[in-house]
Amino acid sequence: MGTRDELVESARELLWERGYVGTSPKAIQQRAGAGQGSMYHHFAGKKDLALAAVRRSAEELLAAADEQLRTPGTAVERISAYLRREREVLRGCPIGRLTQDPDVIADPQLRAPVDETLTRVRARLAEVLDEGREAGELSASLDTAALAATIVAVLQGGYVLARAAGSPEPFDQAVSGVLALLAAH
Amino acid sequence: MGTRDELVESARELLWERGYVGTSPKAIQQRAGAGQGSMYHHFAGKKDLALAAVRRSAEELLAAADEQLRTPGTAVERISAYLRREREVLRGCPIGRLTQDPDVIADPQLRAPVDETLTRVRARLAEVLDEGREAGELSASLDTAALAATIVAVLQGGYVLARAAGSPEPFDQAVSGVLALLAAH
DNA sequence: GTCTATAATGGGATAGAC
DNA sequence: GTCTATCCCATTATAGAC
Repeated sequence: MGTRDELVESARELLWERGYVGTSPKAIQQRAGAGQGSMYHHFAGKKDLALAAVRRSAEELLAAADEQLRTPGTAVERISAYLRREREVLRGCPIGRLTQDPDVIADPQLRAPVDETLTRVRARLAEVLDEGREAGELSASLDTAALAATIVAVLQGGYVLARAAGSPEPFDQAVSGVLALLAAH
Repeated sequence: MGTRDELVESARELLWERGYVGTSPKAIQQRAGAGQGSMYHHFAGKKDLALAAVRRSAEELLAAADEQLRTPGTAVERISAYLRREREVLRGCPIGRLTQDPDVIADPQLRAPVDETLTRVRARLAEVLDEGREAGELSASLDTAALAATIVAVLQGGYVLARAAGSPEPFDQAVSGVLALLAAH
């Protein structure tokens, strides 16, 4: 494991915990056990390192989503598996949280991987819903793209409620609520 | 309009745009057209001023929610009015966004008004859903507390998706999706 | 590749004059 | 009540030695 990789991992953790604005190069270096010179050798600066970290987290998120969604079962079962998989709810979403970071949203390069990731998750969910619709499991009149957005929003918003409450409970409630509505189709 | 009020308004705007970590006392003073001395006369420091700003935003949010939810109509109509009211979607939620701020979440005093606000919105929505259930409009088997969490999560998550995409579209989709599910009850 | 030194700027607050 | 001066530390780098 090279120093470069340790810097990226360190940046990933800090971006998750504190966001882009709240994370300093110095803090990243200290957590990685690397010095200034090392960081500026491997990366052009804070933004460059953050970009590498965000891309890595995005890959991980998409791989994890795909893992739940490709399991056997009905569409609703697969979506339920995705929503109910074990999550560190109080830590929130490493990608979604960046959405609240003014410097990320203001910079097209930093926003791009965030946008792409959430867009792809929605597209993947819409595929699963389409399959369920074609199998006659879901009503033919459903707008699957809209419903996919709803499901991802429930996740992202569930994190918000849980962090506000200091408890995973509202997250679990939000998930239960949408699954109950879905099941009735 | 006193200087104190202008400082609070300035802090409200900056907290909304940039969060707590991303907002400096100096920036607040400049936007308010006030000096250092003025701010430290009226408030004990950054946290104290932020607390005043957050409390004010919380009141406003609760009043706005109540306005939509107390209109005449069925439960689903009132919830639809709430979800579909005009919003500055790309700015996100002034309260929900604080949930991503490590210094807010780490400080019980700062987190309290955020928690209380979102909890009260959920409670208010649950009341409306209960009324709909008693009126026979909604299935008696629905868990209204869970569904209330779902609805608030769709809002909060919708903001996340919209900011990522740089467009209100996914927010509107998420809202449409949950309303379509609700309408089928 | 990594280190230390240096630097310009900003963050967050206190002190005391007016 | 508000102003300016001052303080100490953090941020985000660059330079050049090793």
